[in-house]
Formats: sequence, C-alpha cells, structure tokens
Amino acid sequence: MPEQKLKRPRTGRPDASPTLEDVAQRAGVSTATVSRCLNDPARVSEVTRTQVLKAVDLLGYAPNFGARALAAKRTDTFGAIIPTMENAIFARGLQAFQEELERNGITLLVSSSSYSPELEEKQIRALIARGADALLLIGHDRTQQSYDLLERKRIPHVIAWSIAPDVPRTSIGFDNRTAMKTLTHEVLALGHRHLAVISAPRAGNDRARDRCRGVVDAMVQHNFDPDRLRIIETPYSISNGAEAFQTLVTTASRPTAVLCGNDVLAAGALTRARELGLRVPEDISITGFDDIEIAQIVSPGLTTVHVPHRQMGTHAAKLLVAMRNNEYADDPASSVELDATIKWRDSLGPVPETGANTTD
Amino acid sequence: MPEQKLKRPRTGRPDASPTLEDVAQRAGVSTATVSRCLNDPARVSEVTRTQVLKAVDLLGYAPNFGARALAAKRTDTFGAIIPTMENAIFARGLQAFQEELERNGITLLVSSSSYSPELEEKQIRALIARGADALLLIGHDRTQQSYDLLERKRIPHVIAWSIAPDVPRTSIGFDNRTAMKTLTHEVLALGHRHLAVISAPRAGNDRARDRCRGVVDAMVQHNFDPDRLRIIETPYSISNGAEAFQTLVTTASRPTAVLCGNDVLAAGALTRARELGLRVPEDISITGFDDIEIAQIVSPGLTTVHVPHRQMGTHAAKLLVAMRNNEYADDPASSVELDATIKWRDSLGPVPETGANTTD
DNA sequence: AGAGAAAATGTAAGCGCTTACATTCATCAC
DNA sequence: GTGATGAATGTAAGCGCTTACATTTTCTCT
Repeated sequence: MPEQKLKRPRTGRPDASPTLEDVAQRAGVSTATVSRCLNDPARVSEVTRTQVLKAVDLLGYAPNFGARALAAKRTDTFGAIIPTMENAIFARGLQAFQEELERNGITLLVSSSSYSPELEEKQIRALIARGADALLLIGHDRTQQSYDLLERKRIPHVIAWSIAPDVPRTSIGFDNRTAMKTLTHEVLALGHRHLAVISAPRAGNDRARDRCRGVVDAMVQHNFDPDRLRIIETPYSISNGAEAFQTLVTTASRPTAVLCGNDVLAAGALTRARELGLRVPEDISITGFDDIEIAQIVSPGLTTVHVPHRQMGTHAAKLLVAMRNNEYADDPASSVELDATIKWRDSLGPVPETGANTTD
Repeated sequence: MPEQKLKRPRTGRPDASPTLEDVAQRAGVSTATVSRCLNDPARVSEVTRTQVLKAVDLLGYAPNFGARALAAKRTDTFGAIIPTMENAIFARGLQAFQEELERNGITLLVSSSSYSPELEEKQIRALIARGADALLLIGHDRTQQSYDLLERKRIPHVIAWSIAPDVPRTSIGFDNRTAMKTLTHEVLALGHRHLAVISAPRAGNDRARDRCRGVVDAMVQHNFDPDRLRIIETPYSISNGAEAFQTLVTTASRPTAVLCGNDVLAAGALTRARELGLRVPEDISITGFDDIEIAQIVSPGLTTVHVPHRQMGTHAAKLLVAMRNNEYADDPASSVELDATIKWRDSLGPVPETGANTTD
C-alpha cells in the first residue's frame, strides 16, 4: 500500500466541501498546479489541465472564497450601499451596475442604509471587512468618519446620483439643483406665482436638498421672495405624497403648482388631487422628478425630470473597474456629469385664470 | 530595549489594515484575548476589555472577514437570489428580509438571476463559495444540479413567493394557482365568458405558470373550454403589457376581460386601453396580480390579488435563521402558507351587455 | 493558610488558498 | 555531447483569524 500523503485525513462527513488538496490528490498533482490551473490555465500543460479539470468536476469542487481572498488579497467583489431597495430608481440603476460588473467577473454586494449616515458608515465598514475592492455610494452626505475610512483604506469609490461641482471626489450623476431650477423656470414661465414643494426629508440627503435649492434659485432669479415658498418634507411613499398634497391645498393660500421631489410623491399628489375633485393641470399643476415608469401611467401623465438611471449604473461600474485597475486612480477629474432633461407630459399647465389662488 | 516579538514586522505601508496581532501588541495581550474580546466579551475581564477596545479604536481595526470565515467556518452571511431587482415586489420583500436579518446580526448578499435557471445555478455556486450560511430562493423552478448542490453542501434554504404543496421543501409563500383561480371565479361570476390572459414568460417561472393554470382551473370548473383561452406571454414591463393588450383587443374575437399575470403588465394594458378609447371596466375589464403601489394609483384603480410581500420577506428571514441555528432543521413541515386575497378596486366590472364580443 | 475550583489568559495549530522560489526535465545551439 | 534556456511542476510559507488545550492567576472554603 503506497504511503498516503494526507495531511488532513478527510473525516467521514460527507458534506464537507472538497478542498484544493482533495482535487490535487485526485489528479495526482500539487495544490499549486491545481490553483494555477484554475486561475491561469495557460501556465499549465494541456494534459495536466484536463486531468485537473476532470477531478474538479468529479468532486464538485468550488474554491473557498474566504481562503482565496485571504491568500490573494483581492476579492473581485464590489460593494454598493443604497438608501433603500424599495425605491425604483436605485433598483434600476443597481441592476445596470450589477450587469456591467458581471461582465467583468465581479460580484456585487448590496446593502441599504435606510437614509441614515450612521447606518451607512456601519455598512461601509462591513463591506470593507468583507474585502470589497471598490464601493458605489449614493450622494455626498455622509459622516466624516466614513470618508476618512475610505481614504485610509484607499478604497476606490464613486458617488452616484449626484454631483457636487466643488467637491474633489469622483462622482457620476447629474446636477439635481440645476435640473430642478430649469423645471421651476418652466413653471414660472407658465405664469405660476404661488408654488409649493413636497420634498423627501432633506437631512442626510443632498439630492433632496439640491432639488429644493433649485426651486429657490429659480424664484430668486425671477425676483420672487423665496420665503413664501412652502416646503413640506415627507418620506418617500405614495400615501405620504397624497397627505402632503392635501395639507397644501386645504390651507388658505393654495398654491397653483406643486413641485414634488420625486415621482412617487407626485403620484400620490396626483391621486389625491383627483379624489379631491381637482383637475390637473386645469386647477392645479403637479410635477415630479426621476421619470420612473409610474410617471407615464398616471393620468394625466406626469411632467417630470428624466434621469438616466441605468446609464448611471453602467457608467459607475466602468469607472470603478478602471479605478480598481489603477487605470486612472481616484482622479476626481474622471467624474462624469450626465444630463437630466425635462420630460413633458400633461400634469403641468398654465396657471388658472381665476380660482382659489389668492394673492393676499 | 525589550525584545520585540513581532512575527511580521509591519511594513511601512500606511494603508495596510491593522490586524488582530497589531491590536494585541498595542494592548499588550495575546491575539486570542483580542479575538475573545470581540466575539465573546464576557470571557474577558473588565480591565483587559477596555484596554483592547481602546487599541481597536485607536488603530481603527476591523476584522478581516475572509480570515474569520476561514477560521470559524461560519460567516453570518445569508444570500438571496431574486430574478431581478427591477421588479418592485422582490425589492420590497427583499428589503424586509434584509431588515430582519440585520436584527440578527446577519449580512445579506444579493444577486439576480434574470429569470435564468442556469444563471441562478451559477449564482448559487458563487454564494456558497462566499460562505453563505443559508439561501433565499424564489420559486421552485431550477436545475436539478442546483438542488443537488444545496443538498450536498447542506445549505439551509427556503423558497419564497410560491408554495408547491406536493414538494418536500421548506417554502414560504402563497398559492399562486388558487389565488388566480379565485380571481377568475369572480370574473366568471360577473358574466364574462370570453377571457384572455397576459402572462410573464412561463418557462422557468412557476409563479407565472401557476397563475395561468389557475385561470384554466376556474374555467374547467365552470365547464368552459380552456382551449379557447388566449394567453400571451411577454416579459415584465409596462410597454409590453400595452402591446399585448393591443394585440388582444384588435383581433376578431375580442375578450371582455383580460387577466394579467402581474400589476405591471396590467398597468400597461390599462394605459393602452385608455389610449385606444376603451373604457375600463365598462367596455373591458382588466385585472392584475401583486398589488404593488402602481395598482392604486392608476385610474381606474386596479382590481388585483394582494400579496403580502414584506411579510414574506420577514418570515423567510426568521425561518432561515432558525434553520441555520438548527432549531428545526430543514423540516418541510415548517413551510408556511400566507394568504393572498383579492383586492377589489375598479378595473373589474360586469360583462358589457352588448358590444364587440362575438360568441361565434 | 492551603487545596481546589474557577476565571483569565496565552500558545499554537490549523482553516483553504496563492505564490515566490526551487526543482526537474525537455529542448536546442554550438 | 554539453551547457544554457525555458517550460512545467513542486515545496512551503504565509494570509488573519478562531479555538482547543495548556498555563497562570484569582477566588472560595475549610
């Protein structure tokens, strides 16, 4: 009986996964050869390769990820932290992001922060511990510690869904502020003087903040007093949008146009308008932001800002891959600004001639 | 100078992450103590603990996940593979799933299979290699190899969004077939005789298949010839729903009720109906399935089947945690069936008295 | 005070993989 | 034939952590 050279005689457990060593033994080669066979097939001769591959197949071998990461110091894993998966815009962008990564042999780890910077910091830590080679983050609002961490560990990362012209960070997105300003200009041009906005909570959410600022920008530019702008903040949901809308229109000085921070809120507003017997846009105008599917199926169709979600995801992935490969390391100059354009549909119209809008 | 006992003198690289050993040294204890301090604080004395924690903080130490998994043979990571993140129903369930896992200190890894069993098999492999302790899967349709793999590696897993009474697998969900059958009964009870369905592609998707079967079941039960049922398959999207609807109503024998396999398809149908000048439900009835937000904001409101998405996610997480902890290992008996109920809104009405529906 | 138990800590052996370096062996120019 | 060359493979040292086991310290009780 030939001397067995088993360091670790396999236990009887049938569920134990086969290891590199098992494969090596089976194929009659060293573990190094098996490893090479799997990671760099060209360096192994034709015959051994088939031998090894056969053994792999037979044993149903799959490399242990942790061990590989430990030894190779590289995981081929990227992470993404989004505020919530329930928001279609992130879901869509993320899907595109993932598809692009897939093409590069990279696995994606996702977690959601529920719009909390503290939670996000925790998630960043977790993702780094898991060996994420690079990270996709949403927006610029986060704790300083988060940034420090990223810096210290030299984790390539890009910030999506928002660009901040003055911040030296690689980001990919569009200018929420300018987009909203442009929309507001249109609203103003249609004669509306009494505006209101329904926004997502602005704390910890620079996109929401920028959008509100955009409205103010436009008003100021037209010499209107921005202090008269009523802003209601409420979390992302149809019913919240509906509630906010109702609050807005049942006050003494009802606005003639309601600008919503996103389509979901706008959809809620639209629904409630109908329930209240208000015609859109004859009696009141409503606008959205994002241009998700919902915007085209509500009636009237929602005039909104179209955001290239999928494009952002794909682009972010490419950028991140390049950064990891050090092709152009962390250069903020590689940031890209995409266009967000107004998508005209029917929910925005001229200000009503007469009606409830008082000009006290 | 006291003898340094540094196995691996730290290189000058400032970006290298501190290791357990660094912390141990700093705190003047052994690595074992640090490890215990982090994983089982009770086993360490108060004073050492604070010392260690201080060192951890100072160094910004975060454990290396791969190494930990390798040594502990446990990752505290669960995986989930969903068909696509773009479908709101999965996104929502997944969010709930994740929240529940979070409460148990478990991290979630997500990937999407694009409705392809082959791709899903690949993802399962990847997730297992990454050390997922347990898996959440959608539906029962997958390759035999996938099941074998799960079996062989003894990976606890639950199947969600679908229950198959006759299959011995732990699953959590509702009975798609019966739910659709119930809905169809209602449609039939309203006098409709000429039905059609717009379904998601049935290959590799047991939910879609079951829903179609449910329609047939009801028809058979009423002694109607199911061969006359027109079924159009088309991928999940609003515009596809619209197209399918148009095809359906422009044929010679137009149906009086169109049952859609999901709300998104139904929303498309509804939109197109409006564009075509067809009144819903006066001229034609349309139903959906899932009861996502979209169903309540379209007009008329969509009569659909309400599915408890979040509940499913939460429950699945609890089940999986229990399974991993061996509380009741893999017992199919622990499957749970949730209720899916009809959500009445306005898109389903009585069959029109007169009209285009021929009874050739 | 001293034995024995319990608590706290240290020692060191892996976990499954990659990879630098060493070894073997066939090939080839001269 | 010989040494140089390079391709193919093997050897073994870790990667950063957990944990069984050994050792030391502290406490408890008579």
